[in-house]
Amino acid sequence: MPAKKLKDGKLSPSALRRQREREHRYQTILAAAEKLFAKEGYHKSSMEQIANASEVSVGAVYFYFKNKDDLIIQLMDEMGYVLRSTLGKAFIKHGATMEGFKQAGYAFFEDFCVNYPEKCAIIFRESVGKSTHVEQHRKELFDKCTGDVRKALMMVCENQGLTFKGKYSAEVIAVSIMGIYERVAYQYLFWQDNTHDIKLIGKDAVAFLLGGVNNLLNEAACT
Amino acid sequence: MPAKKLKDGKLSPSALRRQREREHRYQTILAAAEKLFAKEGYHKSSMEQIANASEVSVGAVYFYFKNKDDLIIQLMDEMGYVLRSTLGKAFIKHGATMEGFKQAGYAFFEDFCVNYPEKCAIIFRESVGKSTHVEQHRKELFDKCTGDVRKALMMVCENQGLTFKGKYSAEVIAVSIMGIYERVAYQYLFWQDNTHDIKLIGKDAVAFLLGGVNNLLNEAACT
Amino acid sequence: MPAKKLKDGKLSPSALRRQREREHRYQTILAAAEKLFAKEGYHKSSMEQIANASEVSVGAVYFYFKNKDDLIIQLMDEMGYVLRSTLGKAFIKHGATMEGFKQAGYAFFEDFCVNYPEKCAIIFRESVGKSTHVEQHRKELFDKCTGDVRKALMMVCENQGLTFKGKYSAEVIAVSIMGIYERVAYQYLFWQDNTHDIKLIGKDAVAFLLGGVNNLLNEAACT
Amino acid sequence: MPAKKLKDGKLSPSALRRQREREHRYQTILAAAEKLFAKEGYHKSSMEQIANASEVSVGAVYFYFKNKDDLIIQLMDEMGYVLRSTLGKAFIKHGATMEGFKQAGYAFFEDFCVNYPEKCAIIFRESVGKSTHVEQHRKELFDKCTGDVRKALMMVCENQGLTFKGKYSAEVIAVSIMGIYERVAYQYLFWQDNTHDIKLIGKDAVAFLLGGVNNLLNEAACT
DNA sequence: TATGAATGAGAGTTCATTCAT
DNA sequence: TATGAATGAACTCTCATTCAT
Repeated sequence: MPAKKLKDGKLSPSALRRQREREHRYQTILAAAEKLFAKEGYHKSSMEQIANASEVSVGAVYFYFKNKDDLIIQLMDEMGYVLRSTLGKAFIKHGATMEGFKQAGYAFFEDFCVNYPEKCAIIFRESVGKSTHVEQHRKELFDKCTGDVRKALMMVCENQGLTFKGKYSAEVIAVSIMGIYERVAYQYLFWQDNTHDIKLIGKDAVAFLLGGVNNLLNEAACT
Repeated sequence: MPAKKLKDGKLSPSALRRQREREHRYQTILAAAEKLFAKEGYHKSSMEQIANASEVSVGAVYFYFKNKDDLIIQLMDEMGYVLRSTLGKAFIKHGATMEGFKQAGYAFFEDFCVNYPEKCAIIFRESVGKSTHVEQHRKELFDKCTGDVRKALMMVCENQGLTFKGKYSAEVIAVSIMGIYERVAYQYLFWQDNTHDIKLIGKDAVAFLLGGVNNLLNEAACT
Repeated sequence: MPAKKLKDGKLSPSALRRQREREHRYQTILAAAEKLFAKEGYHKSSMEQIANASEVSVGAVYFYFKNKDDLIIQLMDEMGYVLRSTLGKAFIKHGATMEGFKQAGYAFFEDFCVNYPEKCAIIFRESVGKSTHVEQHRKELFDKCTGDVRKALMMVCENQGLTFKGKYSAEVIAVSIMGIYERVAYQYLFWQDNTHDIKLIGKDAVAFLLGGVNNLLNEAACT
Repeated sequence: MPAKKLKDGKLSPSALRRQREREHRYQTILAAAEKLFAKEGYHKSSMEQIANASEVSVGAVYFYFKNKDDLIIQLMDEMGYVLRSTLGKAFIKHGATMEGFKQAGYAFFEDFCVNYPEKCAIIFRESVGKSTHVEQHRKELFDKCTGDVRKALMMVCENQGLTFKGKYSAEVIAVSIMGIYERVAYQYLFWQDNTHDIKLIGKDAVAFLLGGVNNLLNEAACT
């Protein structure tokens, strides 16, 4: 996209407008796809339906996205960004302590799950077991998240002079926590639609995982 | 299948043989489907491929199974049976104590995951986000499993005079534990193929979840 | 297609009938495709049109042929067989002499072109410049034909104790003759529709190519 | 393109420059299309690819050319011009004699084929079996070429007092010669990539066609 | 003149499912 | 019971062409 520039290096007004419109279309299509995927499922949402829902032609969808895979991959990326920043902010806010860790957990249930149930559906349901390409992306996304959790854990431990028991412990904890997030969200969001009790449920889930963490530290510091 | 009976109420030898053969075919097809679904994925395995792999005709597959959905549903049922009895036995063996609970966890990683990686793939990957019907079955299967875990937990607690902190606690714990099982298996079986270290990993995961359980009991009994 | 056999090794009547029907369908589809390709052109004939013309479903076409490429490739093979045997017979009939060579030339124009104008269209027009796969097949077909011509030429020469002037001569002659056949057929069949004069035209073309042959022999033997 | 003129009837300097630029763009696009068609094939080259290769927008391509057909038609015209003048010059240079005819043949292989393999690909491969419109143009181009050959032949004969045997002879010879050119070029340029031996091959092909010509003259004049 | 986003008809291909034999 | 040919709807993706700016 080699947008023409004015002498002063800025984009011309019309170029700016076009760029804005393009970005807008892109987001519109993405949003429509998210909605459809979450509601009808990835395979049952055809490109034509997505085009109709975004009020553009099929060709336009293909102008903005390489193919259907690309659509869900972009959605995953976006979702990954939102999730990680949501949890990251909550963690940082409390100074990288065990309290921050706990708050990040609450943020997952009370903020992320509640505000972005469709993003949850994409990552925990619709992107599972699709093409190799999508699966690869999914792995990378989860790797980033478990990496985050792990790093956070290490920071907390370092600050408090704690160490993990086994060679895999930190990683296994991180993976387990992601598992808890995933399944609890899945259960109460998609299967029981218990959104109104999610706060209470989240509290328990977080208490559970904090207990788990302590159990794998050499010197348990209760919270 | 209204098998003809002899006067004494028993099946004739040939009828018996036919029944055996029928059962055998059924299992052959199911096994072929399991293998294919696990290896190539549900959507990329066509009924024709399944028929070829089982060395029967397409029509025969439809004789034994209502449709493709039914195939994965039967697989899920079978898998559910194996999983539940594997864990159940381990639990019972140790007299419904916390130790039994722990051993059941080990059984998941060291027995089930190692011996039935394809069943893991079916339930944790291939059955996700398919038709409403499959999803419904999946929910029921998970409900049974979390129910098991929950009941086991309650038994242990009752024996030891312990109670859970919150109204949802027992259920949330059960769901969380399933989440840990699921994601840890997924991570190390499908993504990292760390089958050789699964024992160590399982140990950590189980330690983690036991810690979590204790954290939600009113009087923690260490293990 | 492992057709069940009777004890005596023969196929059962019903199996035979099915095989016949299958062969018949195959030929029906192929014939419809040939007609359409010749009339409308390869790219303008859709698989649906071919299916309609053969009075079967689209799926049936794909049951008998791997894809659209395969359809034209089978057509080329068939055409190659007809062409080579038509010319081969004419040549052999006259005892592998220069006279036989001449008669083979006449056979091309008076027999092949007249009776199979559609096959001409396939090989000289519709199969040109398509996919790599088709092009590869086309090359092989032409190689076989030039090979035939060349071998025929060598036989005649050997019988008469003649040799070719240059290292490439025999091959270049063969290629040139194919070129003459091709373009003359194209010109008078597709562009001028001079089918009624094709006999006269063929006579001239053959006289032309025989003169050419003689010019590249070290001792010219007139015909 | 109604270029504004100055009072004295000449174009203004800036109009001249614009006209130059326009001509340049036109040629750039045409060259890019030729390259792409020859390399990837007509159908596999999209208008977008052509635009990218010429470093202009898709719209610009449509400004200079009516449609995709037009692109290949212009290419054919250009190619026809180059071919005819190349062969024509060689013929004229030797005073419209049989020697000139031979030299024209050499010019085809040693000059045209070697220097413009892409033009060969366009006319002998990529323009075959496309739309009716393109096919019509192709016929006209070949008609011009065979007309040239025929006229040249007639001139030579007239000069030497020779006559053709049959009513179609002159035309059939011309068509046959085009066939030889076409197929030999195709075989050794596209299929065997024998460009380094094309001189030798061309010599044989020309010797062949001269022999053919003589065979259809009432009094053969050897060369 | 030039741009490039947008269109939308149309293509090839797949595959779950059926049913006459 | 078993076969496997047949169906046809549905899907993804391409691309020549247009047109507002």
